Amino acid sequence: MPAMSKLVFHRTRHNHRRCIADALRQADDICRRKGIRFTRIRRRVLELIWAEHRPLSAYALLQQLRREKQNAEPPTVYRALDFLVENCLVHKIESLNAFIGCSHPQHQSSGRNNGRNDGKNGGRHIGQFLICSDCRQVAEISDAKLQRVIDATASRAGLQAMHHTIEITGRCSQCR
Amino acid sequence: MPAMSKLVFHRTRHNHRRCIADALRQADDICRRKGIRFTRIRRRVLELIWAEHRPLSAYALLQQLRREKQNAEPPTVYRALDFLVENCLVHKIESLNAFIGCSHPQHQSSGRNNGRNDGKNGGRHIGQFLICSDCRQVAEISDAKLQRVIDATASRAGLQAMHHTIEITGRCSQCR
DNA sequence: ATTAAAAATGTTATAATATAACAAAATCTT
DNA sequence: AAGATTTTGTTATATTATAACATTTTTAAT
Repeated sequence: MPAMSKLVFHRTRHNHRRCIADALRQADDICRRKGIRFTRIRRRVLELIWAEHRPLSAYALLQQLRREKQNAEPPTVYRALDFLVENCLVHKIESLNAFIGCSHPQHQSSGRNNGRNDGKNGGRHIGQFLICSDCRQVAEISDAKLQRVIDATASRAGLQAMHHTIEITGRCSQCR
Repeated sequence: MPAMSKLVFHRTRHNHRRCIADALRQADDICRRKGIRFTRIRRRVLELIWAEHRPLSAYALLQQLRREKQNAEPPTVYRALDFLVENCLVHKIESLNAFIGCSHPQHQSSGRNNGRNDGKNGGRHIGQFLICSDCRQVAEISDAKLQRVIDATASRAGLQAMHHTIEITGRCSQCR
């Protein structure tokens, strides 16, 4: 089913400028609606993250940021990242220690958190990531069945799941 | 189904000495069978890992190791960990940057790797982890259905999965 | 047994990732 | 405008991980 993979991994050529703009506009909306402050730095960090379509390390971001903001330091970036991750505009890929823009930030701000709240986005991190070890592209999916099976597995073991890290690494169809 | 959770998360009191001894004996067997060298350092690091039932950071291990081996340095520990992880005697919990003993190392040495081999344990990491954020206990499971759904999800997206990181965090039944 | 090759360990240095702590500035509330 | 809160600046340092090369130990071949 090769057609499917195009929906998941980005093609090499796509309207990238638009893709960045969309992400920023969505972020603007979400922050306005939530009444949280989408400051210059935070917005710029998100923009830099979207400019790449690959996960970026915090220090790679810092290097970018410093081109326009000489006094940027690690806390500058990490604070922005904390904000973005907390508000599900960015995800951390744990197996790479790197960050990537959230592909469906709208999902997060809706009612998906079951009323729980421990300061970590309602305790819910719904991202699931497919990582190509060749081209380093990452696809974020949100597979309902996978989610259900994960929840069921956790609950069968007596664990009230609050968060999950699902990262599948391999080779994408384009790289094979 | 509270009985089930006892099978997954360890009870506070269990025969821990035996549990360490079992793990070491299994490791001995596996290494002998594979014809790989289970040296003093490697064995001792594995023992230290099993001595805790919680994930340990590399530097926590180093501190332990130094009590008996003053010249131990980070590479000492990281090399042992590389070996142990590569041979599936230990897993790294990516979301914690910490290491824990593999609960079913025998599974790995069997035919599960489909003949592939990229130096990373046949390309296959089958562990799935349940992490209690309260007591820091980690349960390793190996849920066949979850594995199937993960594989199916990846392959639907055109990804030939080689490795996965599945870490579910929440509160275990004892901590609730 | 001797020796060359390979693997493991020792050792020093440094890279990469992340946070603590406190001061200053900006923004929100009243 | 004043006080409270949040964000940012700044310096320092903690934590995690690897590079590079020397030495020792083990293996395998002769």
